[in-house]
Amino acid sequence: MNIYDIAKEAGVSPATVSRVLNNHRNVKEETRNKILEVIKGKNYSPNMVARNLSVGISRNIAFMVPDIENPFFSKILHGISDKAMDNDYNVFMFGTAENTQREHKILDSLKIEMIKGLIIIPVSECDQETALRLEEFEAQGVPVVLIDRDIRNGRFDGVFSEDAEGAAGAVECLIQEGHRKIAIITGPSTSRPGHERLKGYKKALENHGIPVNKDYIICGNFMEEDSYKAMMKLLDMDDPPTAVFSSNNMTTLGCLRCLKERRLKLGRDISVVGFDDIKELEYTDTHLTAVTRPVYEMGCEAMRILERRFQDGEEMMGEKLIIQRNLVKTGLIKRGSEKHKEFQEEKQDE
Amino acid sequence: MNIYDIAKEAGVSPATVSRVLNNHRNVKEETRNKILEVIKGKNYSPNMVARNLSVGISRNIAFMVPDIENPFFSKILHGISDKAMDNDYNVFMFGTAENTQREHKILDSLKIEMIKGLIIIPVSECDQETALRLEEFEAQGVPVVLIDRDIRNGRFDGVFSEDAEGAAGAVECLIQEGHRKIAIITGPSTSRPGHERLKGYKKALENHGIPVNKDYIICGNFMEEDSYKAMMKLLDMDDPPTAVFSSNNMTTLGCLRCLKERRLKLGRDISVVGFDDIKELEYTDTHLTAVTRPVYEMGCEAMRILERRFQDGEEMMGEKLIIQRNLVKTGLIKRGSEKHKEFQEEKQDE
DNA sequence: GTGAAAGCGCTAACAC
DNA sequence: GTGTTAGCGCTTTCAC
Repeated sequence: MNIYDIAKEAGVSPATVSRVLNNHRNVKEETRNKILEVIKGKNYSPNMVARNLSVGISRNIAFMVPDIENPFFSKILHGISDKAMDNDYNVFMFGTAENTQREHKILDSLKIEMIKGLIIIPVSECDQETALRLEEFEAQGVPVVLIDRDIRNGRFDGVFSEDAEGAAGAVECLIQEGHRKIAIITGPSTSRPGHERLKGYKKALENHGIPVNKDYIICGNFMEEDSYKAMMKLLDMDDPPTAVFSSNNMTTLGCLRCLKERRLKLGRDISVVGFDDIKELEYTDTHLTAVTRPVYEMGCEAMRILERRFQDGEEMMGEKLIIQRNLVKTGLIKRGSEKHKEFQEEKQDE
Repeated sequence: MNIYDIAKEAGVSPATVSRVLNNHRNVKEETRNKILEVIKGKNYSPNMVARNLSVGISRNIAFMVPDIENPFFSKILHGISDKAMDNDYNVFMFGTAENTQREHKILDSLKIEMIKGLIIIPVSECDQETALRLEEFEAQGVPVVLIDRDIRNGRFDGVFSEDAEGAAGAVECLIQEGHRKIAIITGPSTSRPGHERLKGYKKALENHGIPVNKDYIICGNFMEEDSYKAMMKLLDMDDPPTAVFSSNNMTTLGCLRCLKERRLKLGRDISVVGFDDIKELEYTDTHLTAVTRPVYEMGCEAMRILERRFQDGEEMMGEKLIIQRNLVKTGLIKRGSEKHKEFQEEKQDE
């Protein structure tokens, strides 16, 4: 069953059927109704592959994430998906497993004709291979939107968060509680969230005249295991910190595992504030204070930017006039893990 | 850049290029090398859309889940994705938000030419509309594989788990701990996991001569909110249960929220065993005992079944001879939440 | 072992 | 307003 069958049945040409299918003007109301009727009667639906071949573009969006199982990314996908469905786009999801090699492979296998746009959380900010491929996509007319992580020296659209501000807020909160010995478990410095959150950490300390202690800065690579080891190292120091700022949800889990093993109580023996909330903890006695952000909305926003780019592309053939880079605001939810017994006593004196 | 350009450059016909591209025999080694060389040199990659149109099928798989953010489903996606990538399939993901209407809409928008196979965790086991559509796909040569949830009276392939056995094991564990008053927060009876787990619960009680108390059976709909209310109701009973079996990860979270509010300690004031583990709890003092299963592998297995069906389809044109329905085994990880102070004292006497 | 040509289903100039 | 026709880029008989 194809467009010719419908045309024959309705006594018109395939072109007219096509016009009706694509809501073109210049079709007599009568003809249109007749055709619509036949379509309904025969339960016909046009072949999208043929359509894509003919017009040269599809309605598929590719979404690439470093870790499929990380709830943070699932939430973004949720936003993208919802927005995509509203506008009849389909979303391909690809997991890069935080591996640049794999990222390149996927990018290479992604034929430009297959997708209309690409939303990506790149593994690394300075990987030239990835950057090159993304530029290639844009050059071919497939817009790229970044989320959360950036591409250094790139001219890509993106949705990011106020990482530095968020981190600073978290550290500020610890300082307010009386902490002076505050450590940070960072993400890789090759990612925007990694270095920006570190910057925020330093900024907050500086603002309060607290010198930055290099030993208190340890890299957790945004991974649980590395963070676990980092936390171990911190605890074993001669002069251990009283508080730790953890750079993302994964590193926070690593901290928690370490604390659990050492039987240290959060918000009493040691303080931890994390970037990004961990939903499940709300159901437990682990009262994590965390920097929050509108994650679902970040996904929606990425789709919005992409669609705008689609329109621009139609209007003015390439030539990116404005780069759309949106920042979402962070919040801070205090739940108690920022506290510490050492400073609580002082407070009672007040 | 298309197949003609390559042909011209290599001094052959497009047909020969096509043969090389598709690894056909009957191409002189020499010609083949020449063509390969040109392809590499020009960095050509064939247009998949055109190819799909020509051969009539794509390498796209659709994956439909009730809840994009549920980690259980993310893990399945991870399995599917990995297996798909190994074999050059692309995966579309769609969230139905546990809503049959939305499920139908997505199914309808999924043109058969677009996808080669469909993996779905259907919202409901008895929704005729969905069943109809799935049968339609199969009739059109697009195989369907179910995961976790079944379609009543359907003849679909699928990967399920030993729900009844798993649930029975969990309840068994509670009984061993001394519990007699054991409640269950069920999933919807319109889903295989829902009714099978209930069946397992009953079975375990019967095995130990414990009468089934209807008041102890409350539906949580596999949703946190409903489960939270269910737990409230249980706790407010005149003769409340000492233990609760929770039918999935979401209902378990509902239980935990309720317990937290009531300031009841898990594994002391009340016992809870859940179906499906909750990873994040391992980092806390909430020592949940849970029924586990190889979730990632369930995703892989679904892809494996699908691929086998693709092969069958090529060999014998439709006619499903064997239905592939695989069951994965469940395990039980005891962490302490199955215990209860009332029975610990007895134990100490022993 | 290779080439010519028809066709997959749709769209969009261009003609009428 | 509507029809004719030439592609979109690839595959696949059928000849040679």
